[in-house]
Amino acid sequence: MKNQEIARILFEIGDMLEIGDIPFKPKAYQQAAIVLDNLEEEVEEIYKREGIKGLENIPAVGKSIAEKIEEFLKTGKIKYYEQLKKKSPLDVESLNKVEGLGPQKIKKLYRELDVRNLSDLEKAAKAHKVAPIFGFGKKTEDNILEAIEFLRQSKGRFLLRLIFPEVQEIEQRIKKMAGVKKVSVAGSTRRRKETIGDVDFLVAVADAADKKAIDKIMSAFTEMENVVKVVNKGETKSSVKTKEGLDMDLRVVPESSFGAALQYFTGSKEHNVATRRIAIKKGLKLNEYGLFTRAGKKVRGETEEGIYEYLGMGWMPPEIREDQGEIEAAIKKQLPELIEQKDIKGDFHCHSSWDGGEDSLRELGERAIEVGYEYLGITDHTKTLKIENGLDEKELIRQRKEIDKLNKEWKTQGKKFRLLQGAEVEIHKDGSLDFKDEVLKQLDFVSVSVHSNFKMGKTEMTKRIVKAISNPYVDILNHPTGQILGQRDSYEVDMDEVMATAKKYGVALEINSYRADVGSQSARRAKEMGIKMTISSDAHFKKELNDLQFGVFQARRGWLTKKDVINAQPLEKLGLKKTLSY
DNA sequence: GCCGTTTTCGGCCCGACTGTTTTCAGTCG
Repeated sequence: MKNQEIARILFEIGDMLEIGDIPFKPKAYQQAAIVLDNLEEEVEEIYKREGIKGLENIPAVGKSIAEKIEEFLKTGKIKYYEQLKKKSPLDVESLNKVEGLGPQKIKKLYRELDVRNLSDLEKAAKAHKVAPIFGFGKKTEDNILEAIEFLRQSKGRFLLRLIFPEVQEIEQRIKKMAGVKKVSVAGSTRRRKETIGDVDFLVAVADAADKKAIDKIMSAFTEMENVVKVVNKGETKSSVKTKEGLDMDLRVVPESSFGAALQYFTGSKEHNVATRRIAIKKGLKLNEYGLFTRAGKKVRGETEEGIYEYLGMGWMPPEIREDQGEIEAAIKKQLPELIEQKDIKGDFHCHSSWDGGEDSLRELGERAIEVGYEYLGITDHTKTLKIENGLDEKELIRQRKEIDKLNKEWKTQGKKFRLLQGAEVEIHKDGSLDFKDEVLKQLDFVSVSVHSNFKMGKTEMTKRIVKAISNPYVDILNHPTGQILGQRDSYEVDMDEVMATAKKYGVALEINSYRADVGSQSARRAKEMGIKMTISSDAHFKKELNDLQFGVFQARRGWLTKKDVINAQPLEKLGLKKTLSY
């Protein structure tokens, strides 16, 4: 958790330097902050393992910033930051969040009106002291008040899982508008990030000179029923806020530049900077209109594929465009063939009505058959987890009978499908499991989870999990970090040690579609260590089986291929402790 | 302050939109 804390400080240092009109340094600090904020591994771990050299190896972190990180890890503060803060009493962090306010305006407000924080700003704007300032005006003053109000209400980033259906619906709606030739969502939504800040739509029109047609598209967009505010509306770009507080942009481009625009607006920013550098090295210029020679002749632009190929790379899936080695891999033609939804042959984590889930074993099985699965692992909770109606040994035996009966029925119908009996076995505080080995070995597979005593300290928690997955019957460690993205933080645990143990005992780690608790970089690290993963829905309703797609997105962002994922294998070749068949 | 098969010094992404100062600075992505 220290990464985010340090990132915040570095960001603020950057902001303060920017207000001080210091050139280039602000960018350096902000760049380092972004990298740190998105770093999967804790800098503390890196520092422990590799010392200050390890810190300097983090992209955008050099000698000076590494020293500041070290200082923070050792003392809990950064002197340079404290000094800057003393000099400038501004709450830059909050002021910067006000849309429309940047360093220059913040500085001016401070000098003219002694505005130091949000509440000063609100008072000044309400007293109409802002509008008369040179360079401001009535409109700016109103916008500031509105932005402050919005800040108060908005909740920050949005979970992809929650807004994805709406995004797809809007995309379809735009597609049907007159004059629209192509449409795609771009930005972090297209990269399938687990959380997104805003949504960008991109539209190619048949005739870019037809201003009337474009205006119609723009109006249809800004007049959608869930729009509460039109932030701006122009000939090529419109921005709106939805009632959920989500920012959405629509950009219109000519068809001949659609690929360039899509590439540009898909990002990530880091990926684009790196891509553009490659273009520059080749004597080219890349912008959202296309790829140009120095003389200004356009050489590519209609498709993303064309641009990447001209730059000597193959097209690459948006999910990996993070400047995390994908460009180098693409140049060497060594990009992995990422796993796809259609590769998924089953699911190893779902709950039935036996433990209080909504749907019966039959309903779950039938839905699984419907979506084309070859197997479905039922993992009801176990006895200690009383709040979830955990099953005891006797109930497990009765459930096995029902499962056998259903499997027999499907077999006689000629269906190539099998319901597997697993369990989401509780890991006790001391690392022992909720069932004895004699019970575990009756199950088709065993997955284990931590659901209690989250705040036990890192060493103890690590020992607890290590002990649990050292059990010879355990196949899968569910939601390894305990995080529920957007709801609950992870518990303290040494993932390196957990991974090493998983590797040693052949235990798979779960990518939990609902929780999104294993970040892409952890998934990638696990893959590199040769640890197998499962992608599961953790469905409590049969309709949630579909949510497994979000786990596939996470796996793709972690560079996983079909062969890294257990539930992309046929039943006979799962590679679990027990060999299964139909 | 960071970074480097052009460089350990000298660069650092680029264009649209808004509001306001009527020709452009500031902000954003």
